[in-house]
Amino acid sequence: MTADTAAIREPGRSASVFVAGVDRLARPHALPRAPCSTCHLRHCCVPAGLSPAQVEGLDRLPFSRRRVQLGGTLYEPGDVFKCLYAVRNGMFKSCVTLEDGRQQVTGFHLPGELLGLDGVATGRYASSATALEDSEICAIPYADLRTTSSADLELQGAIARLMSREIVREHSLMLMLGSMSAEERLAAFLLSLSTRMKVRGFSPIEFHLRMSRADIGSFLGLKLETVSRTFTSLVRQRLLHVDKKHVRILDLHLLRSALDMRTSPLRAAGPHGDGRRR
Amino acid sequence: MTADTAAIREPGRSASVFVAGVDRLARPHALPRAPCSTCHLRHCCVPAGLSPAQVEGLDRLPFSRRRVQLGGTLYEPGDVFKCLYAVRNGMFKSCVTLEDGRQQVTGFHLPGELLGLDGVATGRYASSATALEDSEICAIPYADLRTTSSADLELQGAIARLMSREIVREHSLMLMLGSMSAEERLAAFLLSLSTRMKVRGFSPIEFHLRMSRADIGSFLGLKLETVSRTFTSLVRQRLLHVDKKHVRILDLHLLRSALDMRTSPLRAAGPHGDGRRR
DNA sequence: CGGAAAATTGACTTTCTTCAAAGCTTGTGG
DNA sequence: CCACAAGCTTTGAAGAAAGTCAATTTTCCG
Repeated sequence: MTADTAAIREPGRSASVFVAGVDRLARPHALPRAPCSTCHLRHCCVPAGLSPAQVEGLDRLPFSRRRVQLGGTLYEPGDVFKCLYAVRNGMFKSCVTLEDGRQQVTGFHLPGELLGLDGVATGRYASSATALEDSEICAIPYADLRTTSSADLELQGAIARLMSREIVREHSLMLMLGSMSAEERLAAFLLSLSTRMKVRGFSPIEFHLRMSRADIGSFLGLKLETVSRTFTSLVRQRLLHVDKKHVRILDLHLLRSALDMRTSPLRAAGPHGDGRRR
Repeated sequence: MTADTAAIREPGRSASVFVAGVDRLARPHALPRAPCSTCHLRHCCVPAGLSPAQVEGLDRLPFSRRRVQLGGTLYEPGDVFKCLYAVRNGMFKSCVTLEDGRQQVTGFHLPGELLGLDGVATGRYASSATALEDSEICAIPYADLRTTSSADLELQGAIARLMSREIVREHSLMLMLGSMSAEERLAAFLLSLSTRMKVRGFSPIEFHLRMSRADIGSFLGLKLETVSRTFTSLVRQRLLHVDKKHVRILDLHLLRSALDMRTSPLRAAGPHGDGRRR
């Protein structure tokens, strides 16, 4: 079974009729191969930090490139885990679901970022990955990745580092969810986006938010109304320009400082206030 | 450099004088080796799910066993990453810290659970690990683990699964922090402990909480007063007995249902309420 | 026993959510 | 091209949940 048969679902089709791995025989969205060694994302994707020889090893992996249209999913919770997915362009969100139907967005994914690591644990994905706009991905068959890396200690190490980085990332999300006010959360979210956009060669101070306010709220542990209000509050503080989904950060430095000392601008050097909000 | 020189800090000693890896030449807390193959925790620790042959491979690793007293740390943020630590007995907490001093407990660790995976990403730990009682750990030198596993595809896979499991675990914590009320969070916390205690052969309905209310609060994204109030609320609902740090769950099933339908007992089958709280 | 730390409880405040209404966007079809 | 419906987004007012501050009580340990 190769990556070519992995299910990529399209919006509007009933999810329940799918069984991962048996759909998409025709694979109308397949695109020509794009080797890692010449990919414009190689500095911020899986190959980052690897030697040219190792990247050539990656090139030999039978991974495939595909289009996914807005609303389409790469996988859903419970699907058999076969591939890791690297975003080539566009944007995705990851969601986890509780038995009772509660959902939470656990991340937004820019080009070069890796999706599906949660499937390694049990052999089935624990979350879903949904395209927030028409996108392209590389599907990397995990079995093949393992085979290739078994011969290469460095590559093994790189994969381990990728997983560990995901753990660290989630640590900081927990910190955000557990100890920040609404305003701090939104600021942290925008700053994180800003940094990641910059790394990818986009403007760090101006970008389109592909996701809805509800998605942002779910990610930040807030209601969509609160997200909306917090946006207008940041705009009133002259930290942002917001026009619908388009955001411009007026002062990155100031926004960053909104993370430390909130509300009143005078408490930066307070000796013993620990800065915690709720 | 072997695991024997890894720093384990003791409470009361100044953290700043330590440099990871150069302390503890005398290693007064070293204990005799305890091979995985005969360890009573092998069903719920690193060796879980491995074949006898692979466990023998683990036995050959130069890992060391040590005591850590209450308040001692295995590592602190920024320490050079050398070892993974498996809890042998006792209990630990993990904390992450923000630049401004904000802290958050990211997990509590029971015997058989693994600590330090966040160090793989950058070669330095991103969090701290502190003993909540006098404990014992196995220190597994990561470099040696890599060497051993490079020859063994199965063992490699097992390690990857451990890391992925951590990612999944953190997903569910995010869900908790992002979408649960105080009562649900505390119930989820106790149920998680209950399950993990049971796996380890302890009573699933009765246990000592080694951590303070403040630690629980930090972990759950609540203030310690709220934790205290929520405990008394659960006691009044006859779901728990709480005597100081000793907790007895009166009805596991009922407590579990406190996660779905809260507050008013009548909303279990509501057709379109999505169940979200805050 | 005594003092320090941890936990509980109460009163009050703040923040965020909930509910509701209205304004914008976007896309579709006459 | 315009009208209109559907889906987001914004905004307001009221309510609920958790935080803050403060006073006590309990526990822990030397």
